Amino acid sequence: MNRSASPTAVPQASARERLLAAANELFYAEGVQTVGIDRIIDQAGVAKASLYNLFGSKEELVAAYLQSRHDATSVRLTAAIEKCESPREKIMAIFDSQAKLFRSSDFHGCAFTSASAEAAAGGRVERAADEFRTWMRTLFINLARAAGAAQPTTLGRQLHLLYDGAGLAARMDHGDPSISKSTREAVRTLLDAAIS
Amino acid sequence: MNRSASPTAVPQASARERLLAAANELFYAEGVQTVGIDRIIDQAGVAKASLYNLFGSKEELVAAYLQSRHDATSVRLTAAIEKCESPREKIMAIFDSQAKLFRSSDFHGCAFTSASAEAAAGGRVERAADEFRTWMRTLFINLARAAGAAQPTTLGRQLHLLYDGAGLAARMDHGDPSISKSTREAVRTLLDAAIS
DNA sequence: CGTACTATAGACAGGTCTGTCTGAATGGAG
DNA sequence: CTCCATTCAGACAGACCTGTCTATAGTACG
Repeated sequence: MNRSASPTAVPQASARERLLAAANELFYAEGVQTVGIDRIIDQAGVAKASLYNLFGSKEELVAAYLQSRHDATSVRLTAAIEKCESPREKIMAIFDSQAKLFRSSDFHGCAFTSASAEAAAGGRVERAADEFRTWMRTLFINLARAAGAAQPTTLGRQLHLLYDGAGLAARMDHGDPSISKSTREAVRTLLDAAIS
Repeated sequence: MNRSASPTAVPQASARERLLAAANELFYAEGVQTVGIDRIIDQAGVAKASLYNLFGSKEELVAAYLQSRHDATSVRLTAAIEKCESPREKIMAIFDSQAKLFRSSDFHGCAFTSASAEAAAGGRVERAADEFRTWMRTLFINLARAAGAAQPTTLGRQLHLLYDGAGLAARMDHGDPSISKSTREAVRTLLDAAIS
């Protein structure tokens, strides 16, 4: 029973991680509703019973998949921010990191937005999306305050609006390169106007 | 055969319109993948055979639903624009009309964005979304040019980014009223910066 | 009146989905 | 070696989906 009472032997890193990797690839590329359990376990090389022993239901697997994306995005943006000195450069680094994502071949928009469009309201998917969006907005508002904005919540919200719009347009307009360029210029204009 | 050859008697306006009305309500509120054919015909009070005689498949019904939303949005925005004199006021009127949508109780985000997240790539849904987005972007670019922007395509794209971001945030953040306010101020800032 | 045409309700087929269960194989601990 | 826990492959149940078909009822028109 006490699964966590084996401190030394760590032979796992197998079933759960392979399932999450398969979920991350298939759910993100084709949608959580479209991709069935069978394709997940097929790609992961894991038995169906193991999946239900580890996660309990498909919804739990979807929630874990979204949590892993939340963590990965947090790590990626934190690393991008740490390289910069000024708050203004940190803000630009976030949009540069996003623009770099757009150029990757397996970009399919914001995972939380897509999953939320497919899932029922009030479930774990909606909660995961709320947490991610709150984290992003808080990040923008804190950077806006550090940059010396007169109204940091307004500027933070505006930056979040541009971030959302750019991600959505990059998905819907098939990666038009003008999106990143226009976004970058709009961010600069808003920063210049908001910081005295 | 010649269905259009009955000029006087107009008892129709029935099956097809009721199906489209039911599709517009259910597909938009709950998603095109979640809502099944049975619920559509149930709400419309139409037999299943009639639906397949009129539309041929569910995908065709979804395409007709999206086309009807495209038309309705076009009519709504055109009416809002016509009341204004200057191009700048017309642009603001578009965002005011969007903000008014956010306050309605049955707002659930952009129908094309949501449907596109659920549907397979390369189908009729994606084409309908492409057409709608091209129409919106052209509208913004033309207004930016009329407003005297030095780079109308860039300003038009930026306005579209804000429009997308606002619609997405309004859906994901449960209608936070700060969205409309921040969007409006950002639009003004971008207009001031782009128009000499 | 008779004759097409169309709409209706609902059964039905064929497929897919989630989640459970069975039985065999595996692999480390005592 | 023996035991026990986990994993595997896959069958299975129950539900839901799209799309077709049958049989019946209503209706415009010659």
